[in-house]
Amino acid sequence: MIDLKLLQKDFESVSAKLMRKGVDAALLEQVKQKFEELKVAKAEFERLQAAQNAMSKEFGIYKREGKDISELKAKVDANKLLINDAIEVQREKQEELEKIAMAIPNIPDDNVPDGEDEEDNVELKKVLTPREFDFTPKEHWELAETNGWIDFERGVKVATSRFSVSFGMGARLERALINFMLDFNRERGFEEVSVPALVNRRALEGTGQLPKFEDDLYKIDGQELFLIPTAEVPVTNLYQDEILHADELPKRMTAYTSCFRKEAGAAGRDTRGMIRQHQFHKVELVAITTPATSEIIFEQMVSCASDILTALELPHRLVNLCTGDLGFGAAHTTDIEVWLPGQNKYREISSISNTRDFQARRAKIRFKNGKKNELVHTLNGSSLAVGRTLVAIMENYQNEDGSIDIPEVLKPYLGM
RNA sequence: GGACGAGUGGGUGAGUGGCUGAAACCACAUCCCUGCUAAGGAUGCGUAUGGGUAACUGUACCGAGAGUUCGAAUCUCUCCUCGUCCA
Repeated sequence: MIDLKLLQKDFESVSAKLMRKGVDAALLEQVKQKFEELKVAKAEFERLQAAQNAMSKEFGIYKREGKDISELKAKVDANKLLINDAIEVQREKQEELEKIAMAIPNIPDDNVPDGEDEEDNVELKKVLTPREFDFTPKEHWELAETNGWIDFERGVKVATSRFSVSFGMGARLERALINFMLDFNRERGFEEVSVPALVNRRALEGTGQLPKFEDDLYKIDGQELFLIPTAEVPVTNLYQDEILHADELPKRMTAYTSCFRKEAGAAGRDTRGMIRQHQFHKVELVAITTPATSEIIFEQMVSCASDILTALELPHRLVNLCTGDLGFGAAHTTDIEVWLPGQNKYREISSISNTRDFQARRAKIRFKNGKKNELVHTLNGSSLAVGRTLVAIMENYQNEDGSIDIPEVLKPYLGM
């Protein structure tokens, strides 16, 4: 949720920033107007209610003193009718405003580059040089099948398309990666948490997946429960509606979960292999911080994810997402893209975002700053998407005969 | 699945229709006293939002929602959660 007071106060500059992200100017004008209308409606209701409360007090006194109340009762009854109307008006305005405001994305930072889509993202730096192959490197689905690591058909058999099954070393590597990543994050100061894979509507609203992106979520039939699209949702919402002490911050957490996405709108993209699945494993980083330290934590999270890839000796690059590619709740995002020699390009493997107070405002997460309560900043990032890391290992560690070497750091996790 | 009981501020907990946004205690903060390791005193101390430079003040909130009433933490209904007992 954007700061409506700020929008009202600095309408010109805030709306200019939001328009960079493709928000319609007319919509912003509408939000501003609804916000003002709501304030007027509220003031009117409160004025009437104050009168009502005063009269009710008098009523009590009259009764105690045995005075005649019929005149007062008539006044109070008349006022009551006005109040009922005022409540109705206020409720209407509130609903109208919420409907529009909840669908407005976060304000992008000034250093977010303008752009349409991922083509316009700006490379920040490259880490490690891709290896030279003296043969034509294969794509991961081929390697996965020849090694018997991943079975795509059987995933479809027991579920539907975009599901797969890992066997043997493929499955063991996934588990090794999860453990390696969690241990790595823990050493960097992120506390491990284990959270529910089903969440309620309130949680999804808190982090911004709802109301706008319901189509991409799996919903449990007949219940207000959804499968999580990312651990960011349950972990960030752990502190929903709380006022934290400044000395508890920053809270740095890491969680492994499965993630579930319908991938609505991704028809035809990455249909082959395990780049884009309906269910995938991910180790996530989440931080809750004071505004003053959120950028420092952001950098820590980016290095944490990048250093995991470096430890795995996987070449990758960092890119600064442009306005067109920036997610709904993010003020700015750094993506990490891993080198896939089979596809001969860098592909997203991690996405780290600072949402600033956008989620905190929705989820009502605050902290006591001296005497005042202030919204926290929340950040989230993957470290890393497990399936895609496995893909990167297969493609980067492949030999000409199709066999795959095991990264050194994972060997202890595999009893090697 | 059934029966009963409970859900109040950071914590414990009082409060069965107006004098309660809520006693008391603990915790916390500031100040004072004292000084030798632990104690005494004073004051302050919920959240959100509107108005005001401010002092201050309006409104809402006692699990959630709806209702009765001039007036609800308190009465009624529905739901949720937690306990205890039963199947």
